[in-house]
Amino acid sequence: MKTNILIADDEPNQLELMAYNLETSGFGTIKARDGKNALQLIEDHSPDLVILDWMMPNMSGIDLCRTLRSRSETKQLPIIILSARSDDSDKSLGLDTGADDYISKPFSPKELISRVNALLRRSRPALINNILEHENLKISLNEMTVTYFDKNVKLGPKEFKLLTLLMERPGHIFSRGKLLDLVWGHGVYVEERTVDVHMSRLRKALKTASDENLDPIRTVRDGGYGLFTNKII
Amino acid sequence: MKTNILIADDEPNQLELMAYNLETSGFGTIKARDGKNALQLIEDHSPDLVILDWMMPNMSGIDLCRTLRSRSETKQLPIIILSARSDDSDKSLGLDTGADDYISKPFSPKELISRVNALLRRSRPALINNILEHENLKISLNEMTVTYFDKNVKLGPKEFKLLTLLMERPGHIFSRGKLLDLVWGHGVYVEERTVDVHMSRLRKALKTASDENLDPIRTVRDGGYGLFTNKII
DNA sequence: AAACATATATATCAATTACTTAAATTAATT
DNA sequence: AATTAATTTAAGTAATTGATATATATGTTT
Repeated sequence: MKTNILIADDEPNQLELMAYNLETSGFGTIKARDGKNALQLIEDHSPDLVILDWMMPNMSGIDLCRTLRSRSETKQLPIIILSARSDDSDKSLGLDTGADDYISKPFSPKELISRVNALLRRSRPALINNILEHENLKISLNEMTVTYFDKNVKLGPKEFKLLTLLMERPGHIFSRGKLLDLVWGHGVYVEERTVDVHMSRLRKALKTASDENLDPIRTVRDGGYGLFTNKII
Repeated sequence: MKTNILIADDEPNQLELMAYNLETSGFGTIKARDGKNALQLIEDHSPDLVILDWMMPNMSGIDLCRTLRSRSETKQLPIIILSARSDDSDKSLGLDTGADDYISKPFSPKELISRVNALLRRSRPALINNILEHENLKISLNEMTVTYFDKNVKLGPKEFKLLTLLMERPGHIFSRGKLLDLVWGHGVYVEERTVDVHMSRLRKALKTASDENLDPIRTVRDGGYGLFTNKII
C-alpha cells in the first residue's frame, strides 16, 4: 500500500511538477486545485500527509491548516505549507498555525522529497522505517514479523495492523471507532465488538510469546485500547 | 519542568544569541562548543531537543546527527541542523541523515522558535498537547490517565469526565444540572443526587492518591462543585 | 443557644453496561 | 476442497452506575 500525499496548489504547472516528483519517489498523489477541494478530498481519502500552497482560491492554505488542526480526525495529519512569501513572519505564522514544515518557493524537488520523508519519519514511522520498537516488542514492517522478548509472534493481518498502529503512538488510547477507521478503512461498517475479538487474539499471541504471561495492551473502559508505557500505570 | 534544548555551535556569538532567544521563550539551554562536547552533554543531560551547527570542530553536526540516530537512547531525539550552506543537496543530505529540520543561515530568531515549537509539537505531543494541569493534578487526555502528586489515580469513565470538565475551568462552580448536561448528555434524566455520589467517588480516589487526604474539589452549598484554586478559599 | 429545615456525604445494593472469550458462521485465499 | 482469516453471536465475567437510606453538616428561626 502506497503512502498517499495530497497536494493543493492552484497553479497547474506547480501541481503537476510536484505530483511527478512525488510519484517518482514512490508516493501516491491526490491533487487539489483550491482549499475547499482539498478539504473535501482529505475527508474522502484520508491521505497520509498534505502539502498546501499558502495562496489558493476559496480557502487559503493557512485557513485550511487551521481547520484541519481543529478537527479531531485530522488533528495529527502531517502538514507542509508552501509559499512564495519568504519573509520570516510568514514562516512563523505558518508554523505557529500548526503546520509541521514550511517551504519557501522556489524549492528543489530534492528538498521537497527530503522534507516529506523527514516529516513522515517523525509522524508516521511505520510508513518509512523498517522497524518499530517499544520496550521488548519489535515489529519488522518489511518482513511483517513481530517479536516479543526475542521470540517470534505469529499474527493475522488485522492483528498485525492493530499492533503497528498502537506502536506508532505508545501510550495513546485509540477508541474502537478510530481503530476501525484506521485499520479496517474509512467507511467500512463492522461491529465495534470485532475490535475486542482481534485485541483478544493479539493479547493471546503476545502472552504466549512472553513466558511470563505479560500483556502490553491496556484497556480503558469506555475509552479504547493503547500500548502500555512503563511511565504510566 | 522546563523543556531543555542543547545548542551546538563553534561561533560564540551565534551560540549566545540563540541561547538568549530560546531562554526568552521559556526554554532551558545547554551550550556546546563542538561536536564531541555536544555528544558528551547530550549523554549527561538528555535534552528534549538539539540544534546542531553543520560546521563544527571535532565532529560535524552531520556526523553527530548520524551518531545520535544510531544509538537507541537518542534514536528519537528531535534534531535541527543549522547551516550556512544553503544549496539544495546540503539540505537534502542533512534531512536524509536523520535530522528533523534544516535551517539555513542567516535565519531570524522568530523562525527558529517557531520551528522548535513545531518539532516539539510533533515529537513530544505531551509537552504541548492534551495535558490538563492544575497544581498537583494532571490529566493526559491522549493516554486517559490521571495523576495526583505523581501517583496514578484510577477512575471510572464518569469520574474521569467530571474531573476533566472541572479541570477545564479551574475555580468555576458547575451546578449539578450543568454537570448532568455536560457529562451525562443533554436530555438524559438522572437524579441530581447522583452527581453527589460520583463526586464522592472522585474525591475518594483523589484522597487515596494523595497520602495527605487532600481534596481539591470544593462544594458550594446550593451552587455545585468546582476545582479549588488556592486563591479562592 | 436550641430546634428545625435543608443540603450534602457516604455506604450499600440492584440494575445496567461494558469487556472478554470461545465457538459458530461467513468470506477470502491457496 | 482445504486452509486461513474475518466477523458475528452469545454466554460468562467484571466494573460501573444510579437510587436510596442514613449520617453528617450547614443555615435559619425562634
